[in-house]
Amino acid sequence: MNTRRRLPIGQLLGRTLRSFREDLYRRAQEAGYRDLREAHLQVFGAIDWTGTRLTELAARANMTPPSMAELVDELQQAGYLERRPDPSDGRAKLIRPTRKGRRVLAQALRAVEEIERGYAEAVGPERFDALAATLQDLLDARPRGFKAERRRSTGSDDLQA
Amino acid sequence: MNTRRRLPIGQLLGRTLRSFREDLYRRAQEAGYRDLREAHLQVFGAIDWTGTRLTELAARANMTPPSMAELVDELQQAGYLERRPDPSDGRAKLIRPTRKGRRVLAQALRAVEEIERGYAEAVGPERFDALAATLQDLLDARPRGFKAERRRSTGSDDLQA
DNA sequence: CTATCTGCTTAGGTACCCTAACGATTAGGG
DNA sequence: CCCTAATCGTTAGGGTACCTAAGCAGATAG
Repeated sequence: MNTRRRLPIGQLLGRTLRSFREDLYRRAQEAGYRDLREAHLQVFGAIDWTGTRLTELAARANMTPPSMAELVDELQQAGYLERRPDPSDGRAKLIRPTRKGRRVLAQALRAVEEIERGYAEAVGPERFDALAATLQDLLDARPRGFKAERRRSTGSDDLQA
Repeated sequence: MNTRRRLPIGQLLGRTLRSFREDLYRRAQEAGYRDLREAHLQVFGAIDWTGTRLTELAARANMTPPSMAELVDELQQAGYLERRPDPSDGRAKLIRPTRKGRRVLAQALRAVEEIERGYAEAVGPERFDALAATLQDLLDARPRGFKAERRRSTGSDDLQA
């Protein structure tokens, strides 16, 4: 059908991901959250409404605890998050969204939905669902294919629900 | 079919892309190219066998000319590339792979094919082809959906053919 | 109660990419 | 032709988003 050759998989993934992140970030900016950087959105993508430990946040966002801690520090200082002792473990702290943070969280989740809906409209819902399902299966199959294991875990991802 | 909830699109794209890049980079390392960094692979993904201008390289790899120039500088010093005046334009220089660079180029193209074949085996060739086609269509549809246009162009991608 | 493990933090990088500004060449119009 | 404007490449100077290494404080297990 397509006489035009398609880009290699790396380009396709990279450009789509960048487009997604820019879109999401742009919405945050337009919503008035000018003090948020792109990396901060990952925190909102990983956190629970009731609070989440730093280690857990880092794992969900695929990054190291110190890296996540820096993002949390900034969001705390900007009034989006608060740290409070975890009652079930004296070492741990629960990182919870403040009222301001919950507003961002709600808007971010809605924004992701909107973007995904836009994709579904662009190529058709079935094809978009198939895209997501195939990517998920690729990731699930990956450990067997070849493991990198060069680092504990490397990578940065985006807003999850 | 899948009772497990799928990850949001950003995570799916991000993790898959990272996995792809790590895989490609690991192969380069194992092939003995220890002086190559991950970013260098983009150059080989953008260059033509007969030589390509810096501006063109930068555009194909979705980056600014100074950024690409730095990568080219390093690859030139490592003996993978050479710069020679472009006969058709006194300002421009053609960046060409040396014999050593052509070996890397060939291996890199083969590696990408292998990786893509691995994906096709993991989820089935039809689903993999559909994945690529859908991503391509999403990118083609994007300019209308919403343009970012915040920068000239931002982003980093991977090996193309 | 000591040994180890886990959660978090501090300190100090590293990889990768950007903008701004400039000299050199080419292209286009009067 | 000449003069302006655009283009190719480069230099200089960031800046973001991550990382590793090391350590303390609280928890867990023999």
